[in-house]
Amino acid sequence: MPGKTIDPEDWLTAVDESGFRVTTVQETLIDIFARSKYPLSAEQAWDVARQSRPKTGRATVYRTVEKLESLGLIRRVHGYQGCSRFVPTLPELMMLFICLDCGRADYLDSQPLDELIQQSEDTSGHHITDSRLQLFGACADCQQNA
Amino acid sequence: MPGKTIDPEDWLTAVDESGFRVTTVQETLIDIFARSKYPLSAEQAWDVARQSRPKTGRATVYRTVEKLESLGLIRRVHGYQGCSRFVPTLPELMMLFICLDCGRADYLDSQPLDELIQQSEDTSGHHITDSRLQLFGACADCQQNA
DNA sequence: CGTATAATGATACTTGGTATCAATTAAGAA
DNA sequence: TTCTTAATTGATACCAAGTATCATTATACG
Repeated sequence: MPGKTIDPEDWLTAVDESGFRVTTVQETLIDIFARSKYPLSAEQAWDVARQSRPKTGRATVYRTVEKLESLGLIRRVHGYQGCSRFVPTLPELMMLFICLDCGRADYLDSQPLDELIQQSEDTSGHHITDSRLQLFGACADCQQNA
Repeated sequence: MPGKTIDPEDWLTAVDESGFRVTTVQETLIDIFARSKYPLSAEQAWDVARQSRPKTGRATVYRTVEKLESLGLIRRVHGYQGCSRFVPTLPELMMLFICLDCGRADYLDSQPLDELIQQSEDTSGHHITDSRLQLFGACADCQQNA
């Protein structure tokens, strides 16, 4: 697995620079998402948050998740235990791989994907503004331990 | 747009061959999905179904959609007005394009995607068993009419 | 420090989807 | 064709994820 780093400080900076107030709930949730190796739902994040911050409200977690998603800091995982789980977005554009055994998220270089999209654009005549590629399977570790 | 054909008869055959009974509700719903150029939710399909078959039950529609999906006849569209809309699955493995203006679904050749996935598999060490690529943007028609 | 206001938490509510179960209907046997 | 029986259906109640409301709290900034 590549060791891409996700720094919660950067996220707080991003929130701040977007004109939002930086609050303790947000710090808590940012930390939770940045640390997790697995996709988390808002509900799961709420559970984790209340361990260190018991009075955290449910609606607040949903609002914060929405905000983090709209800022592009986390992104939704589609088709792994529903479509309501989120993983951190890495700075570079990368494709998402999810292991169906252990649930771990990995990020793969997307440059070939960009080329493929360019190609599809040319042959189809459509103007492609957004794409979503997810790969599923068994990660290298899980294959060994199988 | 390529003129791939979707024949409701084939779907009924598929349902039959899977050991399920072929019923009028299923015929109705298969027809609705096969004809629609746009992704439909179960709720929308229910609305359409009741126009020709007023007593159609809600739960039945949800059950049928689930069945059609599990048979691979329709597939879920992720990220276009939620994740609860479905489009017909074409026989060949194709990538899905959705126009964000008109909602129309188009299918693009996926062969280059297969190669890309093969490549990712080799470099990452993960065993990839499933993939989901969706493209979004403005279709050729909508670009002209803009 | 004080103030204006964004963010929060508790709660009620909405909506998409599921479980239940008696009534119906398809498919094969007689 | 009719009969039998088991899958399917429709009505209803139910559940859970997510949203709206609003009084309270806490942040940024003067």
